[in-house]
Amino acid sequence: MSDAGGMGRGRATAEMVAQRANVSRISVSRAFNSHTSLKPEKRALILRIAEELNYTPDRAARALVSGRSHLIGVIVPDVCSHWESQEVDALTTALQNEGFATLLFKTRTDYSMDEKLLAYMRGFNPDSVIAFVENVKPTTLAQFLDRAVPIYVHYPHPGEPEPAETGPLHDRLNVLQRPGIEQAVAMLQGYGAKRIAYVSGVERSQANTAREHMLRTVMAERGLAPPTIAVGDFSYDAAYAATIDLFRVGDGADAIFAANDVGAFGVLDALRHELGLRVPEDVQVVGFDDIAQSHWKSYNLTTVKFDLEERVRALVRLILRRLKTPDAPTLHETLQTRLVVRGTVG
Amino acid sequence: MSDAGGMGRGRATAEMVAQRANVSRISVSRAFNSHTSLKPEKRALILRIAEELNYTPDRAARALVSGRSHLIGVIVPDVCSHWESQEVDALTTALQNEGFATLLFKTRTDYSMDEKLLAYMRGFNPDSVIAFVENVKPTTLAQFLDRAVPIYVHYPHPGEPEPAETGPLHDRLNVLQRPGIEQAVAMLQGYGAKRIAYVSGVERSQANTAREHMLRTVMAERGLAPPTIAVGDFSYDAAYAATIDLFRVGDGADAIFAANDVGAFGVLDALRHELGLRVPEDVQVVGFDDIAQSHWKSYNLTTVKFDLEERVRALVRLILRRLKTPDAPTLHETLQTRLVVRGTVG
DNA sequence: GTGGAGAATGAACACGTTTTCATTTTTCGT
DNA sequence: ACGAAAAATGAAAACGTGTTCATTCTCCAC
Repeated sequence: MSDAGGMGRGRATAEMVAQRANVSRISVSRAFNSHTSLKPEKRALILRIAEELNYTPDRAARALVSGRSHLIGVIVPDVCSHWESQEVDALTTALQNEGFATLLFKTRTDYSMDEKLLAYMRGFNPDSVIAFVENVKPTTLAQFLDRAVPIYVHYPHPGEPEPAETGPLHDRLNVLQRPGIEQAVAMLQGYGAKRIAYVSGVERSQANTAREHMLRTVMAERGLAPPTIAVGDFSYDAAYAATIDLFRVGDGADAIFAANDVGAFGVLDALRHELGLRVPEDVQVVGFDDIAQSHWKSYNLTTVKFDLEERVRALVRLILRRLKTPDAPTLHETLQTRLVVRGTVG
Repeated sequence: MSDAGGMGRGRATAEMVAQRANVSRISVSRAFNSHTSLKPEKRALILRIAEELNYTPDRAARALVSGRSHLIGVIVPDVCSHWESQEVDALTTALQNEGFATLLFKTRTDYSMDEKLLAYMRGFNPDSVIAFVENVKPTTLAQFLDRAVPIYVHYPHPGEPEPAETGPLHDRLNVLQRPGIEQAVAMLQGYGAKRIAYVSGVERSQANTAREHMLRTVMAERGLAPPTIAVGDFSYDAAYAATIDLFRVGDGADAIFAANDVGAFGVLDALRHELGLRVPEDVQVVGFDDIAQSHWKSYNLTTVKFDLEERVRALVRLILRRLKTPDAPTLHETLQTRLVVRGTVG
């Protein structure tokens, strides 16, 4: 009753813009979806008035009719974990530049909740989903998503051998971790390391097993005895405790490979502040990821680097391509790793 | 042409559920919006069939008609910055539990882009907005948001004196930083500190000026000379460089107050690894925030703690209340700070 | 058994777009 | 200048839901 004409209340609608420009509402729509034909001067006029009225097409309405929400669901266990936060950060930037928005969801380590979370998330109609979560089969994800929503299970630390995925997604992002690990092992061995230990991540996670497997392979190729395994869970605290165990209860080591950089920080602090050992003189340490904190002077960590920016760009490229042409042929992209040498080896 | 009946393709609609349950589509709607009357057995039937068909109400359609998207826009400069990431993490969890989702946007330090970003974000119809961004007046924000969308400018490190906000938001979250700072200064003084320096954050930011002002006030009250100011920008690298400057070019100090914990890490590393000073013997250091990394052994930082969880809970409470009852009276909530003592003073 | 109150239910409309189709206007070749 | 092709434009339908209003049904008091 009060929303009759062009009242100031509420946001501007295409109808109001049309009215002020003496055109039909349809022309306004066309002015924003540039693919159809529209007289240039008329488009300019419409856009000017739209600007004036602070009008933008309502995305809810647009989503309703077009089936595209321009929302990308992102599932993360912990945003505040260093690695994930940097990935979410880069992802959000990239998506934002392409006209999409990041819809963020958190899952606790309680993986049993994931199905409920997925159903919940589905309600928001994301165009695609990127899951940083382990232990969730793509088929399980697919079961909860309708239409042909591409789902990208984004193993935090992917690597060979590839998991046998049979989900709706066939595009794949391969990260070859062999190069970086080979360089690292060669360097450690060059400096005289003989007994190399591995402080693991979450034990049965895809990320951890892939890395451990590759490390074992490379070490065997170079004639080294299999690594001693100290069990962690990707966290600082667990790595700290595991390292102490390794030396107090176990046989120690002269080099330690941590499953990720944060874990490596725990290893370093345990060695220096709890065990009284020197790095790299007594024990050498190598991490995984090359997060921003790794160059901080207190750690100054030698680590196997994943080019995060490049990786996120590739991921976004895959998603958008699949979204634009759902039936395009499957694409595989391959990224490299390499060793970044700092102060914890030598 | 192919989407005629209840094809498997596409997601289930209320109409399909209604058809299978021999009721009208409206009853299905009622079954989900529980406030209206509906025969219990019928509701049970509908919900069962909905479950069976994997149906949930389309949020785009629902948003279109109800005007509520259940999306909360969150603007952050950098997700991967420790403090922000922990806040976003807690925020997402809290919102998720209340049936909302976090819509994440990133702004670079290029503040001139913010208006464009806001217009962009507005297109997604967030029900409310939380901005971690400095230097954006609430009125500027309000100008871009229609309806009565409550906007919460979430100063990273708020404190007295309060900014004179005249925006649409009158609810307010006060963080009293005086208690924590008083405890910190008292302790430093107790251990003999006389010349206290302050390594700042971004200079003209609300966060930084508020903290500096309070520190200055408390120090004056206790008869200390005004703090030497070393200019940083909340980052590790800037604090690192500022500290070196402070000692190489300036007169040094016997205690350093950093504007945030990450900055304090830079201070510590500069002192120990570049200047060869011992902490806390030669110089004492205090930070701000108490982020998760502050207890790591290499830093083991004494710091002024904000109870992040409690704060986010309060914030979400305010938002939801305002959303539910837009005309409810203004509410002020007050939170405390306190000193967490670790190894960098004494 | 009848009237009426209250609950239960259904029909029509609204929300703000995009899209398809038909119609009108412009442009161009001859 | 005429016809046809192409471009520009508008009307109507659709997307899936919530809401208002009118209608039907149920149950109880008299």
